[in-house]
Amino acid sequence: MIFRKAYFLDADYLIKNNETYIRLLIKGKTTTRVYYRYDPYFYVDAPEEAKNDLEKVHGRLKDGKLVSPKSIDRVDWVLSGQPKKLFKVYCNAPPDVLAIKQAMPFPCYEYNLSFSKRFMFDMKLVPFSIIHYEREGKFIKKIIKIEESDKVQLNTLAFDIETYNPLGASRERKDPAIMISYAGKTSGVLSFKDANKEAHTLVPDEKTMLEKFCEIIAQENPDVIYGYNSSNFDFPYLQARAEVLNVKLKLGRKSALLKKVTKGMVTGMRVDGRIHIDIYPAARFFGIIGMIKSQQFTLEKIYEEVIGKKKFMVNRKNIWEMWDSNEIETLSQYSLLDSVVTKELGDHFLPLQIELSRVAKMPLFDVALSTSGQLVENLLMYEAAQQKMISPSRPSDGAVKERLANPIEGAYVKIPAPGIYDNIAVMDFRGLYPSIIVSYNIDPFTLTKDGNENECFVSPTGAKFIKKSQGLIPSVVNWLVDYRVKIKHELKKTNKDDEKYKILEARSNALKILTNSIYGYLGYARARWYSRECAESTTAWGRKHIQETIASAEKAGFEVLYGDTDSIFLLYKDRKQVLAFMEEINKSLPEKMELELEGFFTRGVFVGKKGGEERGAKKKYAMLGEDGRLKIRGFELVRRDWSDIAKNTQKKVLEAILREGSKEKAVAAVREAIARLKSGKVPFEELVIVTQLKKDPRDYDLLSPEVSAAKKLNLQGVPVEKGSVISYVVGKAGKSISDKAQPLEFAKDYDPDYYIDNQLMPAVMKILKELGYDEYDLKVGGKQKGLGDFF
DNA sequence: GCGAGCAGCGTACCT
DNA sequence: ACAGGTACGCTGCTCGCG
Repeated sequence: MIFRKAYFLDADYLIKNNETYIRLLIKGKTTTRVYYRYDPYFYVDAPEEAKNDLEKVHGRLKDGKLVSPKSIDRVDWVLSGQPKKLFKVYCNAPPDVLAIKQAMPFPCYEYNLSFSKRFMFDMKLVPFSIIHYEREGKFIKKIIKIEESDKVQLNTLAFDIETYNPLGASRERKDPAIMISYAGKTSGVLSFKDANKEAHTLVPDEKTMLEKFCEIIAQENPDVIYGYNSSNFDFPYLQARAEVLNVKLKLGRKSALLKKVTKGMVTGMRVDGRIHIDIYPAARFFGIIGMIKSQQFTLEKIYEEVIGKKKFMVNRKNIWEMWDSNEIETLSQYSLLDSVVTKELGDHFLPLQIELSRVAKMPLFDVALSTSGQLVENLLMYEAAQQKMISPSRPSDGAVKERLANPIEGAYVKIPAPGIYDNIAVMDFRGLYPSIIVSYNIDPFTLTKDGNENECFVSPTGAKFIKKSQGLIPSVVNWLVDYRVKIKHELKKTNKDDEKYKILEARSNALKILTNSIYGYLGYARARWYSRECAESTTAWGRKHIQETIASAEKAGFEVLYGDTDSIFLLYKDRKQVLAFMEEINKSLPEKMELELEGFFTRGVFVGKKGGEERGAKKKYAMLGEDGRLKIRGFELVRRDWSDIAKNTQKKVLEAILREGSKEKAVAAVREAIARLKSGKVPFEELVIVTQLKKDPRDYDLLSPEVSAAKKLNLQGVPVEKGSVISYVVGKAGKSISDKAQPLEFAKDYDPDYYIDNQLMPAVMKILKELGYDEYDLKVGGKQKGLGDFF
């Protein structure tokens, strides 16, 4: 008997001789695979006497084969918050589970759970923990213990392929892959045309190129393979080429197996014995949760934003031309750079992805393909299993539709009075929704209909939540929050150069991502733990707290300017009063809730809505912080679908008012912009309006300017599809603005009147109105009537 | 026949 | 394919006016 220990990386399963084995990917001295006998199962809610019937149930597999349970146990478990005796129905193989479930005449549970997850949950096998085991050949005889660990070192390699594309898009059965680059411990480029570059290796033909690439992968032996859109492009393309050329594409550790997996809307590619991370969906994920601001998810844009360096660009359309005209040096350089950049990005994201994997108890490969909803769900299912609770089933399509049709009332936003203000204090509730969920024990199964009011938290909607016995969701949120506090404490004691610092920082971020996703998950139509009452109660308590705090502030003599969801903006004279007020509020709040100071601002601008000036616009303000930094929200200046000339002038106006208190400078900036526009000499870069098409251009009923510009692009042979970002300039020719909208590439002139009346003036007038100006003053003459000095 | 007014679509933003 | 709340430009329609 041999005793071993290794880091656990990933799990899937294998059926051999009609027995099911969990196949673990582990990393000790080397990365390898071991097998463990384990049977899949699901739960059935049936009376004791039904046992014999259950044993005889036959399910039909897709191939027609009949299957029946392997064995059946009676277990004590918790179903919908109530203790319950259930049958645990073991099956011979994972595919049997669904087949047998479908033939069961009783309610079934947890049949829709991947077998490897089931195993991980049962064993408390968390990714990157250390597994100690007894080994017999390739098999785990016994798992001795599983130990948490902070460490794990993964070898990473990025790759990128170039394909011949004389028709625009390459046809995988016809057009060859012409180049493959990689960046791991070593880096290089393979091609069957030579380039005078050190990193460039000449091979005789495409077939040899593929073989050589497999050799390099075997040599480098990476644990993690990165690509950019590699699940949808590079891997499938290489696979098709290998098939056409009759080459074995062995990129895996032991085999050539490349398996397509679908997770929700995204597809991934599982590479045998390695962890393939496609950076594209990963970047999308970071975009959705707000860690990445970029709206375009090209490798270049993401690299620029995340790493902060510009990447040298070649127009992708020209790859085949470069190939044909033998500009192989440039092409080779470009290809290598893509791999190097992909590796840099991958290594940048990896620590956070590893920590998400640890925190959500989900293998790294799956994390890289997951949405935050899936991470939350996985964590909840893991915890449910530990607490012997049945996880709720996924909603039916009908239920999802029903949920979508009935949205949940959200947050409260106070209407601000337009104006320019001095001395603004901003405070907000730290983690409002998570703290409400914990404070009021909000969970689908602490929810009760007939609870005594003294034993329940009663939400403003009337929903009642039992006080004692903490619900699963509050317990998970509590754990996430407390754990993060602990990590932050440790971070303070750790040296920034220490490798541990990076890990802790990433873990803190992972915990934050999960914590902030829980409320959204409760209201997510496809969630197993969706609960209208819970989500509604959470926001209702949120509205109650913010409104009560606003009322208290007013009672304490403050003028409350504005508030949105969890924040309060108030005018102050003495900071001490602000701090005292906050202390008072915090004393009255439940323990887990806290109002904290965001900062003091010396001056702020709030503007009126487009039509009515008296009512202020929500979600739109600009303030000058004490640190000299501007906090600008919602203004045209932060929106990409406005031209730079309008945005820059608006910024000048705001800065003149906030920093210098000079309305003259503000007006001068506007007059200058008008003059420049009238001169006709403003370059197109300042006039471009950028808008994304969220649908295919053909699917619009209405012809908006961006759709019109997109169609003009299409006519010129430039492909435009769903998700394309359109840059256009409003020209002189045409009646409607859509007529006038010209793609930036084809813009010949611009319409000064449009830019003055529809871009510049709307952006600045709302602000200047607060200073007493009207449009006539700016466009025609100087201000005649005495305004007096505002400041 | 024409302009004003308005609803609805669509995008991007805020928390 | 984590939530809802909000502003606002533009199109294309209705409606009143003459």
